[in-house]
Amino acid sequence: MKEGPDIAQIGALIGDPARANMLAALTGGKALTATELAAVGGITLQTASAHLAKLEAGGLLLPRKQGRHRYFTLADETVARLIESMMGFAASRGHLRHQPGPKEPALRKARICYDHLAGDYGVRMLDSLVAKGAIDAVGDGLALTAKGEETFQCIGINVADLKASRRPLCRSCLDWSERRAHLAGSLGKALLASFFDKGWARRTAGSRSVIFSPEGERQFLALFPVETLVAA
Amino acid sequence: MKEGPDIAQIGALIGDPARANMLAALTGGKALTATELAAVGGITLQTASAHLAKLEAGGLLLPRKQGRHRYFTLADETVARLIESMMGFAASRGHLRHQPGPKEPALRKARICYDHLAGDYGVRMLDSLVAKGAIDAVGDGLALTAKGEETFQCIGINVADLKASRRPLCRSCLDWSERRAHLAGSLGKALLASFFDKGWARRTAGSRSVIFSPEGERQFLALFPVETLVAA
DNA sequence: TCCATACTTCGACCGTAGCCGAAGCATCTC
DNA sequence: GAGATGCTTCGGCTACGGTCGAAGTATGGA
Repeated sequence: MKEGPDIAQIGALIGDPARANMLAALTGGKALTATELAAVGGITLQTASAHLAKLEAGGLLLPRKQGRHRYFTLADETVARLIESMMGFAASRGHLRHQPGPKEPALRKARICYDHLAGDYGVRMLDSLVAKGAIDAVGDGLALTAKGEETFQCIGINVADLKASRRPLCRSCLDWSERRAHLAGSLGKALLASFFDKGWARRTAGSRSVIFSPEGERQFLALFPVETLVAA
Repeated sequence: MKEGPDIAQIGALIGDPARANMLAALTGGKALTATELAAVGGITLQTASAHLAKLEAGGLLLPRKQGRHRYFTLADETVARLIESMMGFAASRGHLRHQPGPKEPALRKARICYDHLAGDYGVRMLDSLVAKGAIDAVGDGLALTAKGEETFQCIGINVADLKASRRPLCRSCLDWSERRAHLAGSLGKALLASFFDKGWARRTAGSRSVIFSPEGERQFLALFPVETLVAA
């Protein structure tokens, strides 16, 4: 009855709380050292080292040596997508963390999902782009329209450059807090990067949440207006 | 550092080999009894009972009592998608099962993925549908075209009925053996069901693989011709 | 050269989770 | 009712995996 690939291995890999915490932290997109990851996992450095070796052997993590530090990142965008999809699933089944805590609202509002914007603001941005016809939501997929290409060119995003890369331009990524799609792919990445560049927002130290400046928030909301639908 | 939903729980749930085998077996779409699942897990009935209780509590399985049997199915299409995506990931990292075995080729050729067709034939079917303009592959999503609606009507699939359901019509589902997309969603389900109805194919007893009859295979290949592309 | 920092390896400990035998319910058949 | 079948619960065994202290290896800086 042993059919197909072995999901138990990666399941077990993700199934340890310490490792899961590390992976979740790395979904923030930043490379972290073994010491930092030990802290997020709530374990000592020795234990973390063993965990990281396993994650690396399993192909989930990519180490990069820099001086006497070892920085770890998720191996791939596919790893990030797997983690996010598991988060979405966990959220839908009510497998939540123990303490909702004060940081939770900030996280729900805007956070980094590997390299693009997620949370309420991420979902709102995609909604707005679809509403103004910059992106086509067809079936369960997303596609850039000709009009959208113009729009992004105006914001200062070079779509031609993005198209040159092998990575898909648009991808829909299910948001675990909003339970709706937000924009991933190279376009999603470029948009978030531009918000950072313009000083509209910044990432926080030990968390995945993204903090908008008052001015940045004003600009963001103006650029991606909310649909004022009158609910039936 | 505890942010977001708890992925460790479901990770651990899937991370046990016996449970993983049970889940993989249930991806075949059929409801299975506790005894049958104990067999696929390679464990005794008592142990299986404990595992099944955990999976049920975790929201992965749905039990249905029928006489003195208890049938289990995956709780949801989302569970099936999670399992399939983990299989895809595992395959991409080379986490394969120990013995490739003689059943492997049949599985790669055509198998059930929850309720639709997967494997070489599943991928080929979608390719053919896209090539003939019945389905639009835009971005990473799929959408039924007007022409496609006609086509399916001719094959005897009532698209209007499918549209009435809340479930999306078309969905792309990544195939772990082919590493490319095949057609899921209610349309994918209806197509597979029609193959069974017409007697073109049948499911096998203890496996996910789908066996085509010689005549069925002929009809299937005629209906979904292969693109004879001359590779550049 | 010497020490501090970052990390790994070793060895031992311990708890949990998986496992099965045996017994206990429930349901169907005769 | 009696007996068979399907499944769950209980109790006890075992082993694997996570944990840390201590010692060992690299790298950087003074």
